[in-house]
Amino acid sequence: MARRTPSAPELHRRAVATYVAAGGEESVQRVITAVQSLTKKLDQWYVRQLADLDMTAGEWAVVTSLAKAGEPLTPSQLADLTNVAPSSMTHRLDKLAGRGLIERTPDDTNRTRVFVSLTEEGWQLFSLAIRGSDVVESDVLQDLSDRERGELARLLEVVIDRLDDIDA
Amino acid sequence: MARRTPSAPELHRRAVATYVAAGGEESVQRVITAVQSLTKKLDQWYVRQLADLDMTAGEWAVVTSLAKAGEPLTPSQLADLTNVAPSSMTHRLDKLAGRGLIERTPDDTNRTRVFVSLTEEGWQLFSLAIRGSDVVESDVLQDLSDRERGELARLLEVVIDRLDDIDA
DNA sequence: TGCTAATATTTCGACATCGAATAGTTCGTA
DNA sequence: TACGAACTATTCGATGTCGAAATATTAGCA
Repeated sequence: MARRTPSAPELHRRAVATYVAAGGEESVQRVITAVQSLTKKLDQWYVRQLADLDMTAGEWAVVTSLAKAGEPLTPSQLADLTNVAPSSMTHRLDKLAGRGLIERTPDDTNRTRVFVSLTEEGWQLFSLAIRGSDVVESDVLQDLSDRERGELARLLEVVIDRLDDIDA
Repeated sequence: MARRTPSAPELHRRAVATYVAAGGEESVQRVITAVQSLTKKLDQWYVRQLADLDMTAGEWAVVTSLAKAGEPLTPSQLADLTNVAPSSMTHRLDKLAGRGLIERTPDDTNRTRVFVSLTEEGWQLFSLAIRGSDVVESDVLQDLSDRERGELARLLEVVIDRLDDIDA
């Protein structure tokens, strides 16, 4: 190996420095870069953990979207929510239905539409996986006090409140 | 359409509630879920912006990794940094090299290895894109004061400092 | 009613990604 | 030196994803 892979904090510092040098604003880049470093690590862990359940991240995204919605969703809505082309969703749903995790039911009021919902087995898999990932996520935040976690959540939620206004 | 797509804040609230109901801890889920909502939106914007430059997110990841490293990297290192299989990197590099954005040079001290570096054109594209994305990112943080941005960055950096210890 | 535009899902061909296998090189050590 | 284990990049076949086209249905309106 050429050189040991740099640590996450070191990569973060370099990234911020590089973006600032290229014309980015420091207060912005510190936050955005940190969010992305964190997500990247989380994604790696999720992929590994989901492999144990024989699932891809994309399939998991479908399951969580249905769980969060609390009601049936159409393939188009699922494609939107999971950032994927509608045509890709068809195949994903075929696969998930084949495993018995979701089911498709026709919408009687609009016959172009199909409703997708979690089966009992799908729900079981969902809560199993959540309890597993909560362990890792708690570890990630272990160095933050309760007050700090609250403050971190609050600041992020301020940002989120703006999100929809921007891409209009 | 069935029902209007819910707003980002609304989706966030539902997500936290669902995860907590499934056995997750609230202080954890508020933070983790918020980070992921934010990343998802950012990714959508990046994909759109990169499309203008005729690039995919994966190709952009290669360019930024090289820019941040500040020195040539091997295909394996790039695969690690961008969360992709080494075999996929071969094709990506072929494409980027075809466009003149990167170049491969053999390592004379170890003939199994190849060094990849940004060309002048690659650097130009990098700083062009950074200045573009910084605009959107600033918009995202517009509701936060300087002090709040600093605090947000600090808290995230505390989390990042722990990251490497966890997946050991 | 009848016609056009819009919506929703699926099919299709092209391309990106994956894991396994391949080929070549270096390192450790007997 | 000689041999085997470890490493590096690539090729290969299978699968997932994409955008465009096809199919079917609904909505708007003259």
